[in-house]
Amino acid sequence: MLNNSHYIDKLRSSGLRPTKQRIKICEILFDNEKTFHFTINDLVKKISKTTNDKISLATVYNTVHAFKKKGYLKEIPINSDQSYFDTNTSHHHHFYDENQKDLIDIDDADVEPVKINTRIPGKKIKSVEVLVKVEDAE
Amino acid sequence: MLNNSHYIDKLRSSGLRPTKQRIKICEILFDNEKTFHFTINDLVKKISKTTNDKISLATVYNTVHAFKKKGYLKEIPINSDQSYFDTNTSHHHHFYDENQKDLIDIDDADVEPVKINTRIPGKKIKSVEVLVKVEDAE
DNA sequence: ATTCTACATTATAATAGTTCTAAACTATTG
DNA sequence: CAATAGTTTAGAACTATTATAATGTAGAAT
Ligand SMILES: [Mn+2]
Ligand SMILES: [Mn+2]
Ligand SMILES: [Zn+2]
Ligand SMILES: [Zn+2]
Repeated sequence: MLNNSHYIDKLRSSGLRPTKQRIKICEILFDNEKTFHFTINDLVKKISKTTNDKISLATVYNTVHAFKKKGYLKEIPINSDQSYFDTNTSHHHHFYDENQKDLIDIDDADVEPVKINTRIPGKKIKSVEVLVKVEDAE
Repeated sequence: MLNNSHYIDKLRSSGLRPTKQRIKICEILFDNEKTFHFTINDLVKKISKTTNDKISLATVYNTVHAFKKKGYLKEIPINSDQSYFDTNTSHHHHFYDENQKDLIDIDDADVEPVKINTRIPGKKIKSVEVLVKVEDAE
């Protein structure tokens, strides 16, 4: 509610009108020390915890998709019933904890460059992402 | 219909009764030179093309899940509305063609061992999978 | 071979995440 | 301020998947 001008500028310069719903979602997603992963359902819960003004589910979906399109969020391909989103938009990798069903970032610097000795003719590489599935060591 | 004994044995030794539905699905999935990727919907279409006996959708789901549980299929984590399955159960990686929305195998031998210089205490690595997103080079 | 039983199939309903609709609302422009 | 294009909203619709519960069947027991 206080230092919103940053988000207002960011939204406006992206061609998105700075509505109070979008600003609120910006605050929840981007006013954090650390980046994090979330589902739409997680976000809906956070919204209802931090404000009395309800934001409709359709708006939450619309906003997340708009932010993804603008490159402020990434969608993470984890085999699951729900989509996972990531506020870390830098190129990085993931651990997936199969017990906790939790995503954990792996910094790009912590993965040695992945060498792939095969190509597809007529196609260029857009990204190379590593998913490390982990489980309890017991 | 001809050389089913192989599948009958395979199913029986897995503790799965060799029903005609399961044998049919084995034929469609495993009587191929090459492995392939498919959705439930793809499989349903193949079934209706190759037989007059209908197999209910619930049975297709049940069978695919049973086969996955037994390790005869892998589920591939691609961000999509539907689950993708893979008849290639060896450890391997994938290209994902974002234009064709198509998965292409990368043999494990074609990827240099991926070195990850970070760990999660109390967790052990279950798998390391590389997803290479590609697009038209133009 | 007949009977028995646990397992499997089926049609259908239910569920859940997501998208669509169309009416009401609002930020921005003129 | 008035006009307009973009946005929000409640709720319906959609779609992949799972659950239900009745019927069918493979394999075992008799
Ligand atoms: Mn699923
Ligand atoms: Mn999706
Ligand atoms: Zn991440
Ligand atoms: Zn594959």
